[in-house]
Parts: sequence; C-alpha cells; structure tokens
Amino acid sequence: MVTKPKGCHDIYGTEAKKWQYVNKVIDSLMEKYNYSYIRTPIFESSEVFHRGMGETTDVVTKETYDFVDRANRKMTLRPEGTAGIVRSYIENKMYGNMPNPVKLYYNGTMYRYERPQSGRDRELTQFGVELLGSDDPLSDAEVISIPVNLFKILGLQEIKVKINSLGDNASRNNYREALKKYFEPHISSFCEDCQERFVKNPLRILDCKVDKDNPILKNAPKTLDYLNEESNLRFEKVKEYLKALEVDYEVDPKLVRGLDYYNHTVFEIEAHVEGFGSNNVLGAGGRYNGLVELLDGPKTPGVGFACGIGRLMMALDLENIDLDIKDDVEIFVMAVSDTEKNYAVTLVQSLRMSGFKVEMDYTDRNLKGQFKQADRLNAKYLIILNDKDLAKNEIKVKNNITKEEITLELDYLLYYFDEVLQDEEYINENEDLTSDIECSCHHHDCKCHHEEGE
RNA sequence: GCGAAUAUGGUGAAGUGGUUAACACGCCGGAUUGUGGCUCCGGUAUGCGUGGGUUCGAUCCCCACUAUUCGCCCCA
Repeated sequence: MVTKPKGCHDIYGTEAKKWQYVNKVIDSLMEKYNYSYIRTPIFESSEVFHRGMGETTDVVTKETYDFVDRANRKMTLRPEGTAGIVRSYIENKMYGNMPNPVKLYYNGTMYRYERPQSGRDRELTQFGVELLGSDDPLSDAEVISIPVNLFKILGLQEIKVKINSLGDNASRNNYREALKKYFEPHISSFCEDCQERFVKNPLRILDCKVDKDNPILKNAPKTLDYLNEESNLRFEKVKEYLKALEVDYEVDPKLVRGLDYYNHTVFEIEAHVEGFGSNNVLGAGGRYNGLVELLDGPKTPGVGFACGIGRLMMALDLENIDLDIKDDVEIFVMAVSDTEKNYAVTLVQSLRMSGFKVEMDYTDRNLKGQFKQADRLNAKYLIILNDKDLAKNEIKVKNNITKEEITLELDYLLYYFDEVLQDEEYINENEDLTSDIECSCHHHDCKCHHEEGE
C-alpha cells in the first residue's frame, strides 16, 4: 500500500469541518483588524530563507526540504511564512503602493524535514501576520493581541503569554558578549548540547532543559539588564499597550527565539493543558526591524507572529471545546420504488436550490436502511415518499427529533420548510457569538480552503 | 541527526509454534409482504506491516526493512 509521506496528515470528516471553522474565524477576525490576506508560493529560491532566517539556524541548515528544479535552480519548500512575505513585500514594492503600515496575514502549509513527534509534523499549517512599516510599540502589542484574541474567541482558557525584549542590535550584541563571558569559565560543566550552543548561539543556553536547575544558569545575566535606555523605554510602552488591550502576560527574561532576525520584542504563547506534549508553544513571534533590509529592501521595521493550527486543534481537543460545527442534514428524502425515486431526484434538486441541505439514498437501500442512513447523517426532517400519496398530490414529512409525522399538500412543502428550518437558524444565531462570521473570499461557492491544501 | 516503544479485520482489540484466528462495535441481510432506531437470527480477515531466516511446521522465535507513536536536538 502506498502511504502518505512521513509527518503529513490527511484531514477529512469532522476534523476537516473543524479546520474550516477555525479558518472562518481567522478570516473574520483579520477582517476586523483590517489585515489583508496574502498567498505566496509554497517554494521559494533557497536564498530567501538562507538570508532571511540566518545561515546558522538549524531550521535552515538541516530542516528544510531543498531541491533543484530542472534548470538547476536551488529551491526550498517554505519552512515558515515571514521570509517569503518580506520577499513579496519588497518585490511588489508594497512600501510604495499600499497604505503604510502594510498589514498582511497568511494561512498555509509549511515544511520542515524533522522527525515527527507530538505537536510537530513535516507538513504543518501556520496562520500568521506581518505588520510592515511601523516601529510604534503599539504595533508590537496589537500583533501579540491577535492570537490571544483568536484563542479567546475559540474558547481556549489555559494559555500563557510570555514576552521579553532583546533590545536593538547594540543591546543584543552587548548582551551576547556578556553572556559568553559569564558562561565561559563554567561551560565545561554544562550538557553537551549547551557546549555546542555556546559556540553557535549562546542565547539558547538559557532555554536548556537539562541544566535548567543549574544555579549558574539561574543567575545568568538577563537580557533586560543590557537594554539601552531607548530599548528599555520601548519595552515599557509595549507592556503599557498590552495592558490597555487587556492581554495578560508574563515577562520571561530567559525567552529568546531561535531565528536570527528578531530584535526588541519577542513573545510566545504556550498551551497549559493537561496531556499536551512537550511542544506546547501555540504561537510565537516578535519584531524584526532588520529583515527587509537584509533581503535588499528599503530599511523597514516589521513585527509578526506565526501560530501552528495543528497545535491549536490539539489544544481545542484537549480542552474539550465543541466548535459550532453544523454537520447535520436538514432534510432526508426517502424513496424506494422507481417512480418514487424519480420524483425524489427532482424534489431534492428543488429543495437544494431553495437553500436547504438535502440528502437521499444512493445505494438502493430498503426503507429500513434509509431510516438508518438518515439517522447516521443526523437528518432533522424526513420526507417519506409514497406512490399512493403522490397520486393524491400529498407528501409525508416526519420530524426526526420529535417523531411527529404530518401529511402536506405538495404545493405547501417549500413554504413549510421555510417556516420550520428558518426558526431553528434563528435560535442558533442567538446562542452563538461567532455566527456573524463570514468568509472573506470572493468565490460565491467558497468553502474557505484558501487553496492551501487544508 | 540521536534514542525508545509499537505494528492482528472497517474500528476497538484477545490469542497460540501445529485442523475452522475469541469477543465487542460497525456494516449487510432476515424476522417486520414500505416507518426504522429495542430484540432475536444469519453474513462479514485467501488471514495476523514487508522481506528474509530458524523449524517437519510460524501470526506467535531471530534478523533486516518500512510505517506509526513518544522523547532529545531544533522549532509553531
């Protein structure tokens, strides 16, 4: 049997319904924040990621899907969203032909060549935003508030927002040197990984799980002590705005992010749900004021975040959150004889065109089998066709919840369903805070896939 | 890249070196000659991840491979 590639998933059935629902909430929320949807290629010239994310980051050195195309161009399946979007921002000169700041959001698949485990796949879906062209601390705070509000809307309770500041480049470099000097006499007592980190990325020693209780680590210099005045002031403003936005956060001086492009604000949002694996970061991001320039664009500040939808789904499941998913059928039309079936075909078509969700049998089941099928599909109403009734221009309709059955005149049928089914919709709307969510796509038959392979 | 565990039908699973691979759910059919969801009866794996080996004989023992799951590195 041919199997799917390692670390990938087929998403279908109820699971797919949940993804569609979450995508709708995202689209609706981003509409309110006035971010515009952007779709960039799933692969880019390798250079985009090598220069954008940093040559030495593990993601680039050993976790990308690289290939050469038939003209020997080096290509890479995107491991994250930011670099490609910044490339697009520059290439399309958005700094000149869109209102500043440029506010973009994406929702699509990313690829990382890693060993899969809980909360980590080779193909993952990320939703994220990039806000380009503003250095105002307000933009940092607002960007942090977006995933926080998304999680709130979806009903997640057990989350924790951690923030930190790496400061501007000068602060960051000072800190890095101070940290190296501090660790140097002790480094041989640390774990092997830390010795490696000491050379490659000393900041990440702070994240070590093995030596996390080591007093040397606990007393290490903090990023915040090395912020210059300007950076410090900036961080204070971010925190002020977060309070104004009612985002609960926790300053974590040991929080450093792995990607080279971050400076100033960095943040992570963790799920604290029982049963979550070790990969419990739902979303993370920060400011990257040097990135646009690094990719040959004009000097432009930027801030953004990315959020793994797969992990978000895990969190929703573990918190037992029921999304408002409508997977039940409104009307099931039952027919056995040839004349009944012929009539049913036309009737089903007409009901569907009137806006109802309608099903019938496709496998020549007997009446009993059709009742069972209607139950499997959670049909609300059953239309039970009968040759004798049809001869009298009548039709039997059974409420599958109350089991009440009535006989209607054929001409009255559409009117009847308009009444009973509209009433139910109205009740649902009052109960559901997110029911005004509409898709932002412009296809009239859109199902919010965003063509990204969900 | 490193480490560990697992691998039986549509599903959950039991099991044994040797005729027909337990049980449950599901599904299909019948009792019910067109109104069910309860009950009863019947059907439902050319077969125990793939390839080798040991053996008179392997689903059960050994090896390799593959896949899945979990952890490390790293990361959402």
